[in-house]
Amino acid sequence: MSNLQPVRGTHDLLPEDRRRHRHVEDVAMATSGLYGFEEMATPIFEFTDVFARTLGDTSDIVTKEMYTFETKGGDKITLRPEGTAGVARAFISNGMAQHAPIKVFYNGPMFRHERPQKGRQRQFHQFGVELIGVEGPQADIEVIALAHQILGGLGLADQVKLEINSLGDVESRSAFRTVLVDYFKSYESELSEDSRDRLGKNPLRILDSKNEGDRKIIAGAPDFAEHLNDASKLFIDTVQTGLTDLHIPFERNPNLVRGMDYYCHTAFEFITTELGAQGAVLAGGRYDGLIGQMGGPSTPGVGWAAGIERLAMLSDVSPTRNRPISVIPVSADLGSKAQTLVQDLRNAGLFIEFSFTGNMKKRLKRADKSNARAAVILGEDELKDGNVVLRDLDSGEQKVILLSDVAQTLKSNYG
RNA sequence: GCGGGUGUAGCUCAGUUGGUUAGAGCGCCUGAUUGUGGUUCAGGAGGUCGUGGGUUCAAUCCCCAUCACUCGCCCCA
Repeated sequence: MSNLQPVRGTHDLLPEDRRRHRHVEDVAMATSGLYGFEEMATPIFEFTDVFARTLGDTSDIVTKEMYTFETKGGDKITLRPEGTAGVARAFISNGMAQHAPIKVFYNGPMFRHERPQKGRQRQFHQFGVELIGVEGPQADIEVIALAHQILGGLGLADQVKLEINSLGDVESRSAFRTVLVDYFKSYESELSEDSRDRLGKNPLRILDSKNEGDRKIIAGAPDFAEHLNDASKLFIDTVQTGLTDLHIPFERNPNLVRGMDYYCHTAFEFITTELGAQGAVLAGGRYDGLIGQMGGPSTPGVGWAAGIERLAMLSDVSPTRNRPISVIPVSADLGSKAQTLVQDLRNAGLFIEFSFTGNMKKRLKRADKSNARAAVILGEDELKDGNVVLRDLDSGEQKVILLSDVAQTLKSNYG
């Protein structure tokens, strides 16, 4: 073993880090439950086609960021770079259309071969929701309301800002695309190299270029909102009205577009300025064409995904470990007696740490380190009369109680 | 994939204009207190100075490469 570093872009989550992630997940899951979403899980890898066909030939994710390999059986496999494609595939594979609409959430690791940065790892974790089978804008409002409530539950309401935009339906988008290409063509020589490249592949993406020269040209570009057809216009207006009615603040950002091809109508992002270049903490949109395009029954859908790492970094909350009660035998030959007591107390539903080694001083010190609330001390002198010492570690007060009363006393004092 | 910065103890960081035993705070261990923690005091352990190569009598320090982290671009959660 020559290298004990973890693979680039991967990290160990030690208990403290994991606790922070877990808190984010707990809030997200509990809140999703209130909205009637249920957890599901799909495999961490899929056939490469599942992602390659759905994310779009021009997306960076497909063209350069996927972990793809061939199995011994010759199958082309990819570690999932995002969650929606897998859920859509599962929707089709399991004939879930008959149960539509379905409301699910997922939670787990995703993989993208990008250059690591703060808030951007190669293995990272996403929590996401999908609402599949509802055509109307109420579904969009519902998933955004859920996102808003989760972020609020994490205490991040003031640190993030919601931006939304409409990508229109297929008709609107292709019409706008023509208009947009015409416009940018007339400035082609002044565009950045990246944007010139996008002109042929995905001209909408030019709109969110950060290049300064591009920005000037974009400022004069045609506005998608003015090129939406009536149906698309009504759709996004309804979403906006709904958000306003629910007192969810948002801003329309005409330059908000999506990296993945399957989005239409509503696109939204909750963004922050506190994570440097990694501004998006939760983002999603509507993907009516996706399931049909994968070969399933034409089914609309809307959803989003949130980066657990980014949310955890943003959140000030550092949840503390539960506080145990320590059981300490004074001498080694009381070990088995102590072990029995420990077992009884755990069976009674109490969080007990058994102090294995060391002298009294050491064991109490360790109990203190573990943030124990109390220590039950077993000593020969007290045991002769069937007693033990119960010491409260916050106050330092201790009293002698009957061994047979320990469980009940602990439950009433610390349960 | 492109450009900049950083890498010294478990953690946060000093330091060496190239020269004998590389320091601090926190943490850890031991003792004062062999049946009582959090405070205090005394002592102690812990370092391939990221890795590999080069220059030099001599490299933790200079040079090159490489790895990791980090900031920006890109992309996105």
